[in-house]
Amino acid sequence: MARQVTGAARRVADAAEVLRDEKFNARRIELAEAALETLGELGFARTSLREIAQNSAFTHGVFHYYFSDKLDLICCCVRHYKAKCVTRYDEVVATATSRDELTEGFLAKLAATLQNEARMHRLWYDLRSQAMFEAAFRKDVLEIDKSLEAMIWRIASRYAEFGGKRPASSPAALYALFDGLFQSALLKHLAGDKTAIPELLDEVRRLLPTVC
Amino acid sequence: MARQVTGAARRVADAAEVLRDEKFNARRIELAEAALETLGELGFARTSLREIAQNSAFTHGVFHYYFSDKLDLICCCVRHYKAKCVTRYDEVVATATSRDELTEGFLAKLAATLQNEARMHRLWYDLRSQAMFEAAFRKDVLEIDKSLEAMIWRIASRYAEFGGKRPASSPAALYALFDGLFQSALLKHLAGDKTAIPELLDEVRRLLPTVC
DNA sequence: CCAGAATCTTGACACTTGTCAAGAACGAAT
DNA sequence: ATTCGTTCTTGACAAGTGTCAAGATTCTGG
Repeated sequence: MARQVTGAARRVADAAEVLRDEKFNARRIELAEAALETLGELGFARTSLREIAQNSAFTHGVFHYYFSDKLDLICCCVRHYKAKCVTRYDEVVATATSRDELTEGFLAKLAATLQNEARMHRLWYDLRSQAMFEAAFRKDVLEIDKSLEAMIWRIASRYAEFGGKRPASSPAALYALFDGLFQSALLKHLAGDKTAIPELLDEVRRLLPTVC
Repeated sequence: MARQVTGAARRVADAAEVLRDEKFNARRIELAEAALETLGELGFARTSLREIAQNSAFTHGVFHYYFSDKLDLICCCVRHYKAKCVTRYDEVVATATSRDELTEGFLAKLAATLQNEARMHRLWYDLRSQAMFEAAFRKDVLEIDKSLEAMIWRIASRYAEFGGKRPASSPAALYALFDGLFQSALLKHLAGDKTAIPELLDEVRRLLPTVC
């Protein structure tokens, strides 16, 4: 009987702890999201915790309550960013019923991303570069890279499928190609080059039939 | 006569100034080279002028004598880096007498670069990302990117030439592809992945005949 | 309603940063 | 050898950094 009570008490306590953990985690994500704003604006090198706090509704102390240190915060940011990013094109893949539809959907999304989410994406490239110096970032960054590669592969596979074919290159090569093109277009776009986006679209439109 | 003397004096003065300028510039490059050491080790975000000075034979004051500020120094580093980088594969292109020779020369250089100059290359990716935030870097970075694209294009053109063909894609797409692959391999290599280099070589070996 | 835990604020700390200025060391022309 | 301009060293400054801890506030279970 004592054991049962203990068991029940344990269950209640566990449930409470789970709840607390969830709340704690939700807060962490709120904070990470706020941090992403400033990180996207200033980049990793120029972003301090105080700056993050000032551009948000939180005080700088809260960040230390929820994160063990700055790296911990930024790792959380990276992980959270991943979840948003990795499914960006999946709807297009799911709803397209033809090659053309898939192409146009993909291109439209590509243009919109470049136009509206330039800051988040430059942060991604920044952090991926940071991972080359800071080992703490590597695991998450490599994981995200894999997910993005898989995302591109899903698009390419579907595209090839519509033509009754198979993609002509490996997932790694396809991802390298599109990521490289996107990165270059992003830099030009940020530098004020109005032709960056249309040129990227042209290039991708030309490329798709040749690689898939 | 007075005019002649003035003219001669002017010429002498000019010559002296040119000499001083050259010496000044040579010193700047020495300092930039020293700075590149630390930058390659720590990355842009974690590198301070004092750290640079401590890892070199110079005191931190000298850097402020030769550079107006930190950005000026790093811009000079980037420009200097460019000169070294952009001709890396030209000897291979010049001396190869067949497809195979070009392929093997290119792959060997690729592997050696990844192995021995990982630090300089991660710095390049770092600074290219910084250019997405810091306008002061953009001009130089875009220029270097163009030069690298041209370098890849020379390789691909020569390769295609050996086969009596023309490259199948645009310079931009080819550069994006190889740069993307290299970047990914570099990250994996730095993360301790022993298969990164051989996998890159395999991929490139497979890719070359299909794109050129 | 109240005690204790969780959450948050505030201010301080030790340290690092970029920048600058005063003067020392040096080199070359007179 | 002296002088003057160049080059370099040193030390200081203000501003900004991550981190922490003490206390205020809010929430919650009893």
